[in-house]
Amino acid sequence: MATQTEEDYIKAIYKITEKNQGSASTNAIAARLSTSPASVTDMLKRLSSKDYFHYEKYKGVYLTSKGIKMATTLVRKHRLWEVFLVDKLKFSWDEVHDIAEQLEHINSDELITKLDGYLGYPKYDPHGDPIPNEAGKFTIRSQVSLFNMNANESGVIVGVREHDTSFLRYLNDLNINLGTTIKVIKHIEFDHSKKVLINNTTEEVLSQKAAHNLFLKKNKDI
Amino acid sequence: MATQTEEDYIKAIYKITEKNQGSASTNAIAARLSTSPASVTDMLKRLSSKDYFHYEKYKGVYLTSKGIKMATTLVRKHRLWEVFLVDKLKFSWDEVHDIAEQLEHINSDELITKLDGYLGYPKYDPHGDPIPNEAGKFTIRSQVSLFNMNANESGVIVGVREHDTSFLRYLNDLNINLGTTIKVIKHIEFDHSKKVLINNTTEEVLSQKAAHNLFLKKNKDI
DNA sequence: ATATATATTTAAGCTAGCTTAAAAGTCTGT
DNA sequence: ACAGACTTTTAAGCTAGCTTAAATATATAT
Repeated sequence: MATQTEEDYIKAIYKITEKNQGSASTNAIAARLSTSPASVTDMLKRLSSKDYFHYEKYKGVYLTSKGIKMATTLVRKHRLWEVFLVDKLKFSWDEVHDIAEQLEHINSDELITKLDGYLGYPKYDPHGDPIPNEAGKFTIRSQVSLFNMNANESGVIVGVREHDTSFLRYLNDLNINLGTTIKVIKHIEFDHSKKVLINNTTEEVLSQKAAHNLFLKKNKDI
Repeated sequence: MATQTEEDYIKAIYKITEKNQGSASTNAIAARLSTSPASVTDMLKRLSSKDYFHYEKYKGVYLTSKGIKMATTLVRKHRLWEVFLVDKLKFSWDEVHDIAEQLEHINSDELITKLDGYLGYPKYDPHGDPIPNEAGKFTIRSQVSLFNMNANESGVIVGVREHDTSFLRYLNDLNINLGTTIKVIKHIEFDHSKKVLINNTTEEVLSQKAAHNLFLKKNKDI
């Protein structure tokens, strides 16, 4: 059994390599775990005998299939617990991350199997992120960033790129949630913001940054 | 914030003093936590500055009100999670202890408040043990051990004294659960066992040990 | 190509929590 | 009241994971 800290390292490496194609640097891991680069080097050396990843001095680190399995299991547990917190306990989507971060370390395969069934085998978490199945496979969905949509196109919100609390609360204020319909009214060249129609009722302007963080399933052209 | 280990120590002291009126000995704590007496002394010394308990060399230890608060909160969390596991996830009452032992360390007041509401503010866990409220108060119930019931008396199972897996599985085999009706047919002097009628259908003999471990709410005499 | 900046590793040392072995205190029976 | 048994504490030392400071690699800009 891996310790909680070991799990945190593996998941951090997974999240970093997911973006940075390839390997995770000492500094990136340290930043993600709010610890020092020296601690990371120390840990990587101690852990490298456990076969979760390949480590070469000064070259960074990448996960083995064993490490990927552990990481996707953690992601699966995290996202299932988030569904539980939002769907059953009625937490808001901006409140669940830290609690799920703890719950993902609970160790019981039977628990996760039963929780999955109890929740109705969800494919996506409350932020629209896919929940890997037991084998670690994700359900892929065709989606596009609002930033890449043109005037007169519309779609339904299916996910958010980043889930920091301030962004999610901002969306709450705008009444934007998963399932919300968005229609692009116009693109503003000057600062790349977009004027949009939310749920066929309210007009708002979304900044480039906000638009970039929203994923939609595009409606077929009418 | 207390570490998980600190929480385990406080809960162990609480459980021991609950039975042994007064204080918990080093050996008793060590036995409960499967660690060495030397580790316990070490820990008690380091922790005694945190005001959870009074410690005097060679005299054992007893909780302060701060320590009792922590312990009852842990008991509350443990038992609420057990209700969740049995009522919602359909675990059997003999499978939930170890998982709840992990879940009780999850840190979020809001989570416990919402879980409590979601479960319908239960007063007892799946073994019939009372769930302390937020203030640490237990709901007391009038109950009697089956061992102390006489021939022709009957009642309904409301709790079990010990919850070790083998006992709970034995009860499963006998179709005895919370809510089961038991009528004492006769007391066998020789070995203090009891012949009983279960749910008005099956006759069984229960040993002194088994009878001692079962709590019933007695039916009024007819 | 070399100086400078940045990234990484090494070294030394800390705390929490554990262990075993030995020392010291407390209890019990005669 | 004291010998022997049991309990508790002390002492020394271990591992996991952390820190800071210094040393070493690597990358970059001229």
